[in-house]
Amino acid sequence: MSKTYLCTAIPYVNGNPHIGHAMDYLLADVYARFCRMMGDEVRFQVGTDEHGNKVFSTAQKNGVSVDDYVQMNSDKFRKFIKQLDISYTDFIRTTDPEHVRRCQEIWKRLENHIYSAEYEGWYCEGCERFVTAKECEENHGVCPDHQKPYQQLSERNYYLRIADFKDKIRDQIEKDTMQILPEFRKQEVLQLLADAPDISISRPRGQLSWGVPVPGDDDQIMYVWIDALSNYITVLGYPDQDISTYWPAQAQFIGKDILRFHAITWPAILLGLGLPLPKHLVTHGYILADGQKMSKSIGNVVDPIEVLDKHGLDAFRYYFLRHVDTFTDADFTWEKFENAYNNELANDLGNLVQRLATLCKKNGIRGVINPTGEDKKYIKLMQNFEFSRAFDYAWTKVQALNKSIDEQKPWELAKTGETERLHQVLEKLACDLLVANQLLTPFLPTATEKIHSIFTAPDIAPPETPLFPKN
RNA sequence: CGCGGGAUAGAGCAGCCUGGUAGCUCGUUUGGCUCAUAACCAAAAGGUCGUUGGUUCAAAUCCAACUCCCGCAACCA
Repeated sequence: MSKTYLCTAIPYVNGNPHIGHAMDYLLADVYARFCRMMGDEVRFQVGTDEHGNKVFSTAQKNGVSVDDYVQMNSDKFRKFIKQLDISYTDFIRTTDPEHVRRCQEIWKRLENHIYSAEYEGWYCEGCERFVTAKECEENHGVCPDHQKPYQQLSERNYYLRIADFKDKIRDQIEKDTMQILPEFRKQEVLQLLADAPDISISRPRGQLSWGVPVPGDDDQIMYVWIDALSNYITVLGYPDQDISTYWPAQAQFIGKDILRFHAITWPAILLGLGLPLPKHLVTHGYILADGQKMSKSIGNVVDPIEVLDKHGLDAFRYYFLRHVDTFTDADFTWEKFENAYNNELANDLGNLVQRLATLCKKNGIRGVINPTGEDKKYIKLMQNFEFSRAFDYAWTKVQALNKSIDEQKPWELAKTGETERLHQVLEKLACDLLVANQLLTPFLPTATEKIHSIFTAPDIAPPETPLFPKN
């Protein structure tokens, strides 16, 4: 039995869970369930990123202690992940003392590749942050939020020398030792890598108080990178424990907005530690609301909880795993969602279960033995992380079953009294349904479990209420 | 001239590498069936395959130019 480790990006806890986070979890979960189906032992990390100024100042604004604030927000994500029925095994918080200590240890081990330098740039006192030269220019040198002119300021930062690792990173990406999916993202990364600068990995304490202190320098706090990225290995116990059973990760699931950090910064850290790179970086796109990017200012943000409440978890997973392409941006509209639920989940699958179970019950078919077998095409699609296509493929099996029932007309066999033939036909159909059901299991864990128990029960009978009721 | 991707039926996509009657899913219309959640099955309508030119007996497919859209372009957790 092989051991598989899967990672998801850890969201920053200064906001509520949104649909983009759900995509990370869903993709990783489908793959996790698939791997378990294939007999792997899966370790599956999720977590929350909890340091940084935004969290600190929001806590203060709301008059709560920062510890309580991050606890509260981390719990929101924990609850969200539960609601999505994500089969994770490890939940990490970057404020976990073990994580903090391990980060400091990792920093020490990277010291050959870390140097100190002055950073100079445009700074806004109100925002307490530097802005890019471009942003400064766009705002004509004045911060729009605070109506104060930006100042030239310099501060001392520690930097991670990316140049030390560029060639190795390039090599591993080109050879797909670390495979970036989809392919066009790989091209983007290779291009970025050519001019990748060293990365600032600390801030003076005065700038950033809520974070992991740099070991050996009390004036500096680690800036996000080493703190957040290293969660993928600290959760396994690095460097206290040997992590080679699980590391390198089979796959890390991320949104396109954070690809560069996972494809350049993270590999640099790993190489600096002498660790192998993750085998796959699976990058999904954005969910658009009716063709537009979701944003608070436009006010078109679709709340995942609202979608969940509408028709339940299976419907949620169905839409975002089948009708949202695994790798590219895709659209969500309520109309499409309703359409998918009513005409595909309810009519194709729900109704199929209903009619076949009814036929079996009327004709006294006993529970079918769960068939075993491998579907090569399906396995290949899943192994290539082409989940929406694999789901499509599995669905063709469902549709074929509806067709097959119509063609074989078991109700006519019942009328003409061809009992033996009738039983054969129905048992074969039930068996085929279980085969299709198996392919759907990673995508629709709840519904497939119900279907499985219906057709393997000693007496097959339709569910009390339809699997996907329509109103 | 930054790099890259794309333009195919109302929507979303495949086909292009290896030219030869244009295909899938959803939606629409009609017919059939009755085991089933007014569900299911079948058939039909709907595209001059972004534009122009070239190569060829033959171009969605190869070549060139053009138009339009989109992704990426360093502190975005």
